[in-house]
Amino acid sequence: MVGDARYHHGDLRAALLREAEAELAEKGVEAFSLRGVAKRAGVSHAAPAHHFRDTAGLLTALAAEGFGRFLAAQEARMARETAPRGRFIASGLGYIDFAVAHPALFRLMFASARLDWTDPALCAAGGRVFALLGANVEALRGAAPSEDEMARLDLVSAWAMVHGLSELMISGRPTALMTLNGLAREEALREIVGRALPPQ
Amino acid sequence: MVGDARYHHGDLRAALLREAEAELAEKGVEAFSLRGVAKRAGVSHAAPAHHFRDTAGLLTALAAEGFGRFLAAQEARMARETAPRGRFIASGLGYIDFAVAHPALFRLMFASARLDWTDPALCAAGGRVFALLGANVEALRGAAPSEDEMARLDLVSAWAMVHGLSELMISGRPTALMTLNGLAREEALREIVGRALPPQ
DNA sequence: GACCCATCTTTACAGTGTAAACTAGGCTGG
DNA sequence: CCAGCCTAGTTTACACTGTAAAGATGGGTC
Repeated sequence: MVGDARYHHGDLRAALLREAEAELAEKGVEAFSLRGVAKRAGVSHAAPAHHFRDTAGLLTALAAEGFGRFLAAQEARMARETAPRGRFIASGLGYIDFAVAHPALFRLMFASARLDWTDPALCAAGGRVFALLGANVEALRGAAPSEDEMARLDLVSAWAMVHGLSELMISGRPTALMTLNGLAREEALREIVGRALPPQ
Repeated sequence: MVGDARYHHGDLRAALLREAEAELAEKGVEAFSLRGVAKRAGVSHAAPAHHFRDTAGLLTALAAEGFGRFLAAQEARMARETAPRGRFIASGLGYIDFAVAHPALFRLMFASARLDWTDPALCAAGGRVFALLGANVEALRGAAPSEDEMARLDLVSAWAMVHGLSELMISGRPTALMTLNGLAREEALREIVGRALPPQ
């Protein structure tokens, strides 16, 4: 049965994750409240503890799930491209897409001290994203970052550029970029991200 | 008289700022506690309210002061260079210097929702940093970002790269860079930041 | 049909930020 | 010189937070 007002919620875990993301988006990481999440889900404030040990546990699970969607956003962009360079840049645009669409979640994933990085799920999800980055570098450069010094430089360079763009756009900083309308902004971002890659 | 245990603290405002930075560095933005700061300063938990309206006020003042030192870190690096390109890159290295030296403060300044950006001091301090960036772009490109489209692109590009590097290094992410020892890291950073600039 | 146990609630406690009332004491005006 | 004011601090109070422990509920299994 999928009734709504039962004692046993049915799938409280999923519901809590959903509400946690809403709470996060609304209040930000710093004002995130576990009790607030419980209230949203219409459940007692101690209920979350049963599914996630504590606030860190909930946020960690949320971040892990976030990394999955983060990866998907990059792959979605990449699917439309074939050449290594085009695919690399596309993944960067997907990276930025996600950050702009889910700023608070993005910040949680990359800049929060409340995550438990010993958690296997989070670690694995994060690792998959990093692996994609490595694969993209290798496809472009012809050498794996783990082996080649220049490839390592490319990896850091591309990552930093895309991450920096995301971070700045989230904080509403580069007014120059924000004010551009859709297509022009896309073109500007392509140009900028391209700079971080080795020349064609 | 500069005695220590008086009722009137002498310069509680400065002391609170000092202790607030310590608290921030130790606990991070998310676990920052106003009462903790008061305790560090050896003063009642409500004392800070008299100098800074509330937590946001204290953090805002701290960030404003931080932006001053942030600017100084960039100028210190620039002083050793003469050519526009060298000076631009140097400012970027100063940017990174500061972020690595004061990670929590840096995060507060750029990614905290607890700052009051209507505060004149904060606004002015932030503006001065932004002005330096603009001046560096103009010196290199020969056109002001406010006028020229390409200069605007350069500004965003350079800023994003340097900011992304800072953010990634703070979160201990690019192991590749962190493991390099002093001079090699410096060289790698120069190379990467250079990519974000228009070609020589 | 009785029991067990995962799931949720209640209750309790220490800690947080902020507001209001209270007090100490340096400074100024007469 | 001293009365009083007003700034700088304290005390008290309240609503809220996260977490722990104990109590209730009801679905599933023997």
